[in-house]
Amino acid sequence: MTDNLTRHQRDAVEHAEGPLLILAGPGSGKTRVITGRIARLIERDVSPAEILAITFTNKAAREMQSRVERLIPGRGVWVGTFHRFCARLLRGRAQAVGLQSNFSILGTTDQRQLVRHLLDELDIDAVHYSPSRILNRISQAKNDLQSAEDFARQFEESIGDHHQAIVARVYPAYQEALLKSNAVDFDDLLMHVVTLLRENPALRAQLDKRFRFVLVDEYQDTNSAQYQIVRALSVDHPNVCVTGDPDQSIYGWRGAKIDNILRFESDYPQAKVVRLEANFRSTKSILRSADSLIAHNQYRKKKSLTTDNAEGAPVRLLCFQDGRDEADSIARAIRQAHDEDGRKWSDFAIFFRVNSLSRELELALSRHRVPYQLAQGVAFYERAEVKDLLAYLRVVCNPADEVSFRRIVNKPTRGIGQKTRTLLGDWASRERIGLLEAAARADEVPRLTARAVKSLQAFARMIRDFSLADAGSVAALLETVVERTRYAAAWGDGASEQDVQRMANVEELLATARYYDEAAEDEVTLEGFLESASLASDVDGLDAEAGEVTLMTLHSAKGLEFPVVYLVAVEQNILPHERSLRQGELRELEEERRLLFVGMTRAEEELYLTQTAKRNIHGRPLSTIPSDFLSEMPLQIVDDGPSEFEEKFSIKTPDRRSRLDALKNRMAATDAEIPLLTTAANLLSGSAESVKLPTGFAVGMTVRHPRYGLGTVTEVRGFSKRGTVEVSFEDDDRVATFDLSRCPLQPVGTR
DNA sequence: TCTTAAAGGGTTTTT
DNA sequence: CCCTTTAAGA
Repeated sequence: MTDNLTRHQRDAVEHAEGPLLILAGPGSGKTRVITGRIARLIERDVSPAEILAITFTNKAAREMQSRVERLIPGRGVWVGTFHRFCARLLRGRAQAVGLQSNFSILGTTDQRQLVRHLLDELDIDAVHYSPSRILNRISQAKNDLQSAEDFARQFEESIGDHHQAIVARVYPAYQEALLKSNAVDFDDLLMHVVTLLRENPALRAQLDKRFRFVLVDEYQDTNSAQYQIVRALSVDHPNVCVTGDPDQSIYGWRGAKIDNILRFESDYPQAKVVRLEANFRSTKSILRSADSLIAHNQYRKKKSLTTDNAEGAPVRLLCFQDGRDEADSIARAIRQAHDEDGRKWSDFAIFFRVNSLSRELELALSRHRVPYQLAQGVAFYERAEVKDLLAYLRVVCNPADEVSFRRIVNKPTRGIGQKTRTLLGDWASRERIGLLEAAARADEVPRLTARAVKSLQAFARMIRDFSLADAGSVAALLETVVERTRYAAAWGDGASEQDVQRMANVEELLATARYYDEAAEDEVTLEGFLESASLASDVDGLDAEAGEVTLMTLHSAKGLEFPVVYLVAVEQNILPHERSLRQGELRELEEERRLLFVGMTRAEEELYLTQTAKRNIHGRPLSTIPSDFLSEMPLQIVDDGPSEFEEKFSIKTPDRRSRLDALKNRMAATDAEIPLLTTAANLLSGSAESVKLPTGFAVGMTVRHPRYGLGTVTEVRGFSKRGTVEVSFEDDDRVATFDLSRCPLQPVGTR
């Protein structure tokens, strides 16, 4: 099996004991090396149970598992993500961190819901302090292993800003609520395990021994918590093998520390280092462009990528008029390559920086009848109907789960409104019991209406019945839930397109449950099913054999490869993303560059970057600026667009301003053609629409707002439909800002 | 209490 | 553009 391996690859495969660092450039056969190494270890009589292999996604785990299986059949090696590993470990040791083994795993929606609820209780304005932003900060803290107490203490000791003050209050409350609900979020999975290992030396030693061989893929994307876990499992038996490529670190925003891989050699001084720099994937052209791009990063260890592959076609930059033109042309080109050159659909992938860019592409592919799959497994589990049904299962599995309880107690509606819920919640916390038990004893709750009491008790009874029905088959339980709750009843039978879609989602969830029942055989557990649902990732659902074009974000593309790759919207503010440009932080900009590098190096034979002259951002057309990255690599520019575009692209920075100004003037001229005030004819036609066009505001103008009354325009920013107007109203000193494109403001009296 | 409509606000990337 | 929150009406 060590045949057709290079010398370096063989070195890595044959390395037996002791720490090993594999610095693997893109397409260097890394996965082969890891699987080969696992197989080799087993050949050398290492028990499969002693090997722990950690991958970045479930999909990668499945693939590695099947490759190992092929090399050495019939030996189960545990392969999975950090999160899955931690969940599994925690199930057995939950009490040690104050949980029970049937804990729930909260997704982002659940987290937001919980924080919203907490803000309510803490009497903090959720509009000004958005739950997502608070959660972002909490997640950041957790990634750096900073507990709620640590955070609050640190805030006390230093000068924090407003937002931090809020987080310092919410974080502890959030953590307490999770504990009470017997629930964890994604970050907790890791953090609890770190705590566990830190506080139980005996357990740590036991696990270190149990997992004598640890392999971690994509090590450049591990965060502090993951780093601690790996370290803790490699003290007495430092047979830790990590693989990665600093140039492919793209999760800094999620707390990943590129330093983890850079300091491996000082962490394990006896470490053996293997460099895999030969590329077996891409053509010389593709590699040259990618290499030239990444060389612009300053924070970087130099590395040379080489390949014996053919020269291949140059990397092309395709220029289009707008997003629609771009999508249409790509779809047409793919169809043509399929029909005329005998390409398979699955040879193609289209990558984008942000998910919102996928819509246009999907439409175009459908128009050209090109089959495609979109990497969005997560989106399925985020659908309201799917979340609702899963929430039922979660309450059955973990009756303490109050987030799920709140979600479903009135879904479908059963007359349990806000008032009832507040009364119930207050009473429950006074009595120190859970919401579900409180519901069962609703008759004891003061001031509830008879109707509410009846509904709550019926609900509690129903959940109890479900618990009894939880016997061996998740699918059967789920069916019971759908029936008993009459969940789908409200949709009728296919009244609207949306209803059909929802029904299909419920069906799909049922199918997933049946599949789980079968796959898990005698190990069917409700928490097992729920865990899979919670930890599913967006690329998990992709099937390389599906015979479809693959659409995904650049982040999801990591670790994959395709013969032909289209990388769309290589434009300033998209790639690099505007957020990375705002602070002017070099680190963030370099991560964007790595992101493009990752995307480019997925391509085997043909690589196309695209950009457009205009692009719709939030539904409004904006003219674009070519990405700075484009000037950092050799490219063949293909521009079939109209001359206006050519002109634009060839224009360099000094002219950009005047161009923008010219555009501004044009748009302003268009505005002038629309009457400032409504004409009598428009009024007669009676449509609100004609009155609605709010254009041409000027500072000092008096306007009327349907709710706030009369006011004066104090400032106008931007122009045309994408500007804003600031109005100060006469009553109660209110100052408000409106979008020019749709606001209920009407000019009064003046012109 | 529920349904509907309109206002307002916010948007990277994901386990 | 899409999502959520809020207000009004049933």
